[in-house]
Amino acid sequence: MTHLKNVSLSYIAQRLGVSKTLISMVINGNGDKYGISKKTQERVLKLVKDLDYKPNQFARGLRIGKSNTIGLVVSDISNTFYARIARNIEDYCSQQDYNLIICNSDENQEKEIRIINNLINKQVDGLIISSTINDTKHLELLNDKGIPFVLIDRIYYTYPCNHVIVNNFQGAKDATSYLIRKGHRNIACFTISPEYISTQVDRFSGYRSAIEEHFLHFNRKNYKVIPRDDIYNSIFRILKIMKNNKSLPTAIFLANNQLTLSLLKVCSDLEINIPGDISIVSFDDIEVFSFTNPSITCVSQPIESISQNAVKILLELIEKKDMYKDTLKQISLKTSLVKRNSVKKINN
Amino acid sequence: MTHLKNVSLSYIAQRLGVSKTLISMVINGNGDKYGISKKTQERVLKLVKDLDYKPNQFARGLRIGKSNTIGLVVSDISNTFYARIARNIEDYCSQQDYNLIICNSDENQEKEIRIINNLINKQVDGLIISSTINDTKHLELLNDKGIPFVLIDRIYYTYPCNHVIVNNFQGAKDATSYLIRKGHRNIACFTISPEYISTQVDRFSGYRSAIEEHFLHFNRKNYKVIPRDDIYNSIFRILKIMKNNKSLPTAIFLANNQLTLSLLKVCSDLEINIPGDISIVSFDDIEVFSFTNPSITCVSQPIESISQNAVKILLELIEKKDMYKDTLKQISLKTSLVKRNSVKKINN
DNA sequence: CTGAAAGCGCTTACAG
DNA sequence: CTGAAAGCGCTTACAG
Repeated sequence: MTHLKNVSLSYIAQRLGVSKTLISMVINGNGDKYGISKKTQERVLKLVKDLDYKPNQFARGLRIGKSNTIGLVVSDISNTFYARIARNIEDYCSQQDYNLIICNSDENQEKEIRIINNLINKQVDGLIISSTINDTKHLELLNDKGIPFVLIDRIYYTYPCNHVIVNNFQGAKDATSYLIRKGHRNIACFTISPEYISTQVDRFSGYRSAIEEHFLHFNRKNYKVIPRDDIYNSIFRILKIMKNNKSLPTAIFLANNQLTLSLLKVCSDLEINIPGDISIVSFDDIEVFSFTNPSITCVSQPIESISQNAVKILLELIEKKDMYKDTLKQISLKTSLVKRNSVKKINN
Repeated sequence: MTHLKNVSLSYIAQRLGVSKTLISMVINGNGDKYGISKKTQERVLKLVKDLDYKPNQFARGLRIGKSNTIGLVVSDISNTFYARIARNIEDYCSQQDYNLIICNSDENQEKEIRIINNLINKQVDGLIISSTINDTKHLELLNDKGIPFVLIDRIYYTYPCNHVIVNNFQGAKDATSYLIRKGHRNIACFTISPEYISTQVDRFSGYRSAIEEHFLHFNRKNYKVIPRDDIYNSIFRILKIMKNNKSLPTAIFLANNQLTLSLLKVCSDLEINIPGDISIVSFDDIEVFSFTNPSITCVSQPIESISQNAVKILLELIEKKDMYKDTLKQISLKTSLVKRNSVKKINN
């Protein structure tokens, strides 16, 4: 079977002996609006279906300035958390007939700038961004150009934008309070670099707030920022020293799932038993946390809700630009503590 | 700062007092070819840079019929294996100035058809597909339309296409042979539904080939196809019965990483010790397999190479269509066995 | 109820 | 060395 090339509006118009205008109106569902007769509409729709005609998206885009495509910028789509976010965002987008272009910044600021420029150039209708950049010039530029965007996961305190995040402060506070209720008094907190990312900042604050609210001493030596590009070795060194000094905390709050994964291995390699020697609570509920031994108590983020809200806000911005441009949409979702087997009760 | 809207070719041409033709030639790097004077070229390039001008991709696409976008169709981007594949494909694409639209089929045949049609409609230049469909009509259609595509991971024996896969047969055979060398004689094999997917078919064949080559008895009761939508419960039931009957095999070869993850949990819940009671080797080396307890011996796929080859072949197809259309590009990559701690040596 | 025409912003023969 | 003009395939005022 040879493909009938160039099935275009003109071709259909010619076959039916009507104008391109009419075809276009009918296809776009405006037949009634323009009072095209039922009979004509049916004829058009039938041929369109028979030929499996789809309007050329370039031509349409050029004419109406819309691509029905949005861009997603994250640090690394192969990271479990973002993989699930991307998956859910794609679902909601495709339900609304939008496509998704996914890009990875690798926590590299220059790369993220390039990516965003490229996406703009591709005429995406809007962006969902989990930004790794330390300032907000790129976002100001987006605003200047009138390109809708929604931040997810990470925000800027000094430059309010539309965003969907979770209450990282409260989530971390809940996790730490839980450890305290279980009798722990010497609790460490590990976050991941770069230090300025809002999630890590807020989770540390939540941790600290729980510590202080319970009148415990905040020991600066118990707070570690683990470099992202050398997680295992860094944690290994830290725990080894602590173990040798017999200064291991009784519990650790880990502000990121990658930290927890590596910590599990370090503990296994250093023969530190979880939760026997040390209890842990992690941020993020990734699938494997229920498969590990022990299973991991953690702060779960509502990934479906983050994704759904982000898409919803973005599409509203895209489709009703004027109405929304002055009202900021900011959503902060609740986390929940998932109790598993990585925390031991201590009697003081 | 207000955005200078409509920076177009005409605008630049007007500012410089030359024609759009000339600007277009220079921008596309054909200045020398058409003998535009160095001086003029410099003036053009400078203004283009100052204005940060980028050609409208709709207009360009409409004119030259190319989108510099490719589509990736997989069952689920949040599955670790595909997340890494997607990540790598995106890397190679962006290096070549292509964008990637990612879609999830959910192992749903109708959905995959819709996705592919949608992608074609978006004028993607080509497709990389890990197909869940049980026949090849959708691929024949692609060929009819002259749309380049490359299959990854899964193939069709009856309809040869360009593809990049791993040698699943040999990988499974290596894994099983390793278990046999470690003294195992009663080895089960679990695959995941749907049964017709080539990876599962080949891995089972490899398993069986190893069994038979070593003159062991192939026990049909040891071969289980686990339904994808109920992995944990299915494995739970199977192992529970085997345990109660005291008919547990001494080892299991798992043809898919999701199976292994669930099996780990089942064994923990049924108090079956790995590798004490049962040894396991899994297909796929996912990150957590080195973090679990015990760490998992597995067949590792060269994900970077799969991704890189798929992109390379596809872009060659796209950019030199005629030259390649008659030669099939089929690549089968080697797997490697990663030995960890989930296999016990048995003395017979 | 329907159509002719303009125009979105490019690229590319063609002409000089 | 450079430009005028056609045309990619749509949508949408405008006119009747």
